[in-house]
Amino acid sequence: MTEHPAGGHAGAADGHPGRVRVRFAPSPSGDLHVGNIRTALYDWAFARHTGGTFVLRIEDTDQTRVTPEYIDSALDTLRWLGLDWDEGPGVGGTYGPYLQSERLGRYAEWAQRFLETGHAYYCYCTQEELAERRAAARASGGPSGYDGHCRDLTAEQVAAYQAEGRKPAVRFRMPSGSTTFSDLVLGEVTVDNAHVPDFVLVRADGSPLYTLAVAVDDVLMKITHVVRGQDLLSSTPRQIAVYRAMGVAEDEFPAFAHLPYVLGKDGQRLSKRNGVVSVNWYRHEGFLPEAICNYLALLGWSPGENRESFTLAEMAAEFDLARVSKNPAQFDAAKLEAINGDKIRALDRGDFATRITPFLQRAGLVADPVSEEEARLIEAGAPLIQERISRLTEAVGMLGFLFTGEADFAVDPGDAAKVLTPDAAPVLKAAEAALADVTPWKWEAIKEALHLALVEGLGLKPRQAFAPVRVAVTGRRVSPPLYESIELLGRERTLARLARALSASA
RNA sequence: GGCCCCGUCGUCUAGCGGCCCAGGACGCCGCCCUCUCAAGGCGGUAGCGCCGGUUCAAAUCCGGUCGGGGCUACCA
Repeated sequence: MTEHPAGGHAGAADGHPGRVRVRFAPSPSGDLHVGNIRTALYDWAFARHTGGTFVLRIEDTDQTRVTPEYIDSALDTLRWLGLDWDEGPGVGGTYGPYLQSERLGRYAEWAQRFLETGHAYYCYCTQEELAERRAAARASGGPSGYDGHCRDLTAEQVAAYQAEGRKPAVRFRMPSGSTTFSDLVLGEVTVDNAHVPDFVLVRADGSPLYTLAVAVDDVLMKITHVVRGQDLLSSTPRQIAVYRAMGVAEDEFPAFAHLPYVLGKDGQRLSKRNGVVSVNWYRHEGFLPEAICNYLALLGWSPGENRESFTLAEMAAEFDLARVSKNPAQFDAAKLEAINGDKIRALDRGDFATRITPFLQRAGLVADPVSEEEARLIEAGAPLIQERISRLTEAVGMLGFLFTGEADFAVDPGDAAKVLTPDAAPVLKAAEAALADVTPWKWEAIKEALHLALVEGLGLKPRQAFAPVRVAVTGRRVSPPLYESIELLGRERTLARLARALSASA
């Protein structure tokens, strides 16, 4: 595997002569979900693979749903994942601004031109009237889109509506015929325009809609490839119609690639109800960005040859839209977690220690910034748990015993009830005696002493012998390896905990 | 209802006419290792939706059918 994220196949994918320009254009009305990120990842990988430009544009024309907080959060999430953009919020670029809310004038201008050229018309229908006619059309079995009511209003009709005080929306006049485009993932797609109703470009309040803004911006920003979710497939004929109305030459149209859906656990569309979909949630839960990217990459794309593990750079080097699946994929959190465990184990020791530190801090186990002693314990404890956890948050439970003072230390009640029974008293007593004068205080010597006292001395099976000691010292039945844990804890604290457990179990 | 897209193990996928009585991964089950839990090793479970057609030969091509999803908004 080569390490060249940028491949230099500029424009090769489908005959576009110029440099590739791909955009990711989210409309952040909440946390970015795994489906959004999968799209962003493919957009990014395609741009990097072709040596093109990755443009980030925020589609915030619906300001009731998209807030500045969500936008900031989206940018933060993308940065965290390592999906860097070449043009967009924060980095600028020659085709900005990159927030649609700052480009309103351009949309208004084009809407006005469409009105003048007859590509668009004013529609005075009210929402109630539309809903009523839609229901009627559907009941009679016909297409349920806009019926063209205001397409060819007479001057008198317009005057009458205006006299009523109606505020018109601007509607696009969809031409007859059909629209065919070659989708880089799906192949050739043809749609009869009769099934594409005249759509609204500008709301009655003057604000532009997606259908107008997306087409205008893709043209103005010189986008060559529109790689997006399949939910937008049916809007493609409309988008193409707007290009034509704008006077864009056919061979200047961007190429389209519609990615298959990412579905929830139940095979239904992603939502809060069928599994956790917020990428920020996974981040908070201790998932690595490299694991999220690797897993999401696999949802609809595969490098072939049974390879499943790769870095972002490797993905960029190999990514190819032709290998993108047409099938929808179900999001499987269990596999994500398995990959997360792999990525955690692949981290080098120092990196792993660095990554778990914020989680220990958040749990209040260590200070921020960490003290010298805490840093020493983290560094020494990290290797003990690195291959035992699949989420960084698990470090809290595994290493908590090291960072808890003797006054606050408490054994898990459930584990205590199961293990620290009266039967355990002799074991704890023997362990206490054996550890009292072990030298040196190293895990090898500790191991030897405990074996001598418990396995040979008391004739216990290792399993039975070490369970009470483990619970007494670490507070849980599941812990890092015992001898190493004891060494790290130190003689004084270990003996104190054994004594305390002894008095509790007696 | 109309239109569009899709259909290989439970899930993600490899496969693009013979290499496939279908390979990998996650999950699940068993065994080994073992101070717990993991990790690791070994083995197992399970699939080409269905019906026709083309072909010497089909998971791979074609048609139909059934099933799933999406769109049908003054959301994106």
